[in-house]
Amino acid sequence: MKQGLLTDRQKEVLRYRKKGLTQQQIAEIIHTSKANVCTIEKAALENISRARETLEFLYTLDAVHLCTLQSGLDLLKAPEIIYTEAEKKGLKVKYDTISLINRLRDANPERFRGRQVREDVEIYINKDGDLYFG
Amino acid sequence: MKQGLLTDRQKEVLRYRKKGLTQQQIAEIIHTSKANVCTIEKAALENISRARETLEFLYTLDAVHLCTLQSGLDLLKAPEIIYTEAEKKGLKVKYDTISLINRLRDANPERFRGRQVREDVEIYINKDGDLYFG
DNA sequence: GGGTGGTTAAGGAAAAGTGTTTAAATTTAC
DNA sequence: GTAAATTTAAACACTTTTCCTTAACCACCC
Repeated sequence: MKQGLLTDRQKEVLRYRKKGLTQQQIAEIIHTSKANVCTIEKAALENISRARETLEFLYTLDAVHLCTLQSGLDLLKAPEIIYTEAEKKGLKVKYDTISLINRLRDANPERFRGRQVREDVEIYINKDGDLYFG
Repeated sequence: MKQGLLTDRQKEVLRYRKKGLTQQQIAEIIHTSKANVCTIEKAALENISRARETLEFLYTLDAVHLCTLQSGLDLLKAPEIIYTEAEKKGLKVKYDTISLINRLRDANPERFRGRQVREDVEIYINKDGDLYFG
């Protein structure tokens, strides 16, 4: 039974990086190429992101489905849709228009291109008005 | 590039479970055996544990190595060793004797058998006196 | 005993992840 | 502008994970 997402190699690299070593220096220490150190470090950071996203998901379990932003939608029209749907459920969204748009884009950058939604985004809301995307 | 540790199947099961469905009911809905639902749920919970452990590791990056509890050591002797080493570094451990022992055992149950350390445990400490184990 | 909910083990096929190299491209720092 | 540092891509062998089935097992409760 594994513990943690990071491999020994990945932890090793992160520790050396924390100490301020360059990838080249680490490569020499662990006897491999600097390109490989780069790949390992990148994989490590990706794993950390995935760990965060996984725990994020747990919050969506306490949330209910609010609506779907359909592919092609103008991002600027999203807030009104969301506010309307939240009101129907008697819930108050925690974010104003600006921060709502920012949160949408920050949460899933690859899902938007400019002002346009690239693929369907499911919106969830909990009792506190927090929004989650799936 | 995947997001999150949980597969679609795992999320699906967790959502149904959150709603209070039994494994048997879920099995019928997603057209598989209840044994399989059990396995998927178990894997999901394991992944969530791994996500937590991964983020735990990040804290150890801000911590420095304090000492090693060697295999065979009596668990009750650990606090004194740890307090002594922390004092050498001018750091105050955040836990009293009792909670320190509990924290040691809770963090890595499989590493202890009764009062005995089964395999070496590395102890790390940060500026706040928080302890981490690796 | 029979029903319900949950867990475990063995085995298999498909999918995903890891470490690696090589080579090229890009960014950062002086 | 040059050198160093970092990033990316493609390909490979290898290991692990995932989902699935079947079958058995445990702990209740009536």
